[in-house]
Amino acid sequence: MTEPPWLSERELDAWLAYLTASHLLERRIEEQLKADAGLTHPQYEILTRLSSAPGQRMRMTELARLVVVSKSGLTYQIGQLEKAGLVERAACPSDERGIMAVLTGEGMRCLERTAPGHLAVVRAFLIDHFGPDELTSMTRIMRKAAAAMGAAVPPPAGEAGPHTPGPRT
Amino acid sequence: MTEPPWLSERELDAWLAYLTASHLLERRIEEQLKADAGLTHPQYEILTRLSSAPGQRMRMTELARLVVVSKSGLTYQIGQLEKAGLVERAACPSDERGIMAVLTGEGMRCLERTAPGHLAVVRAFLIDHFGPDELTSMTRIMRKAAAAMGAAVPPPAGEAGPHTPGPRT
DNA sequence: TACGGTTTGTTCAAATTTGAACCATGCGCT
DNA sequence: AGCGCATGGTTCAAATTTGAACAAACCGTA
Repeated sequence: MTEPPWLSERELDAWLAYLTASHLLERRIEEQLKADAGLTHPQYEILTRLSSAPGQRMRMTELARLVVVSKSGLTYQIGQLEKAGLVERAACPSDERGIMAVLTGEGMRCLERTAPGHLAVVRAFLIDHFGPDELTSMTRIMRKAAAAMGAAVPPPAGEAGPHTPGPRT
Repeated sequence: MTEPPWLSERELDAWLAYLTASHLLERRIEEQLKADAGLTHPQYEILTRLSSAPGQRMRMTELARLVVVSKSGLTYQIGQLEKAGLVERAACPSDERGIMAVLTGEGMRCLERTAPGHLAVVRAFLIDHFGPDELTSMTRIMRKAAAAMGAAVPPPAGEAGPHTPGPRT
């Protein structure tokens, strides 16, 4: 850390631009999801994470880590999604304490119906502003940043490392 | 829009990396501010915006736009900050309806005391992962994105365009 | 097998956020 | 001046989020 603890003007500009854009994007996303599917963004994130998990199911704690939400927060949202019929709770075979959150058929259909509109927003307001190289840079940078903050983010593709027990296979 | 409405795998990777990193960063920031200053991130943002406004004061609505928070949300937070003695409300000279949120001396000192720790987090977990060119790209991209979403973001320096009626004069 | 330390998920209270409803004031036009 | 509509802030109820406290189940070791 030879850098000063504060930020240069260029860095501050970058940070402020990021901050504003991310807030605005979150708003747009929230608005679109609410209008088109009656979902909140956290709920949508839960559904997508489940949809790409083996068996469309995942342990509560692991899911909370992926979505970056508190345990109690996830308990609440899974309750909501259960009421909506998009998710079910199932016992965990290997661990008596564990609960699996399982995406229902209806949940999957809801996701298929909702994803295009959602991704269109993400594309229009964020992704389309990146050139190809910039997109690559950003992916790499954000992965590094996430890793530095202790994310459960599997590396790009092939790689050794401590590697998570991940749902490979 | 010749692009498909959905995202390619590369784009999706970028989006997921961004999403995870931004969530984690928000967490870290919230944690640091709470521990070191008893502030939430929105509160800190309000203080900084006020500190760099002429007269350390700003109209409620304008402030809400900058911080990207609802009007009622701002009313609430200004109330909290007022209780803490960091902000005061003052009448608006030019508009009888208007309220100016004003940063107090104590508020300014709180900010000076808190900023280094906060910016250190921003630097360590986000900014330091960018190279110089990448930082520039990101600033440009995020400004474009924010503008596309209707931000109150003044362009880099001199520039014409439709230009906001801004608080000039 | 019994014991201590972990991990899991839920419950609970408290804080925060949002949008709708609501007055009060400003502003353009007649 | 008088009207009609847009703006500025607050109030209110409802939804969401978090951390702390808890009970149950796991695990390694004696």
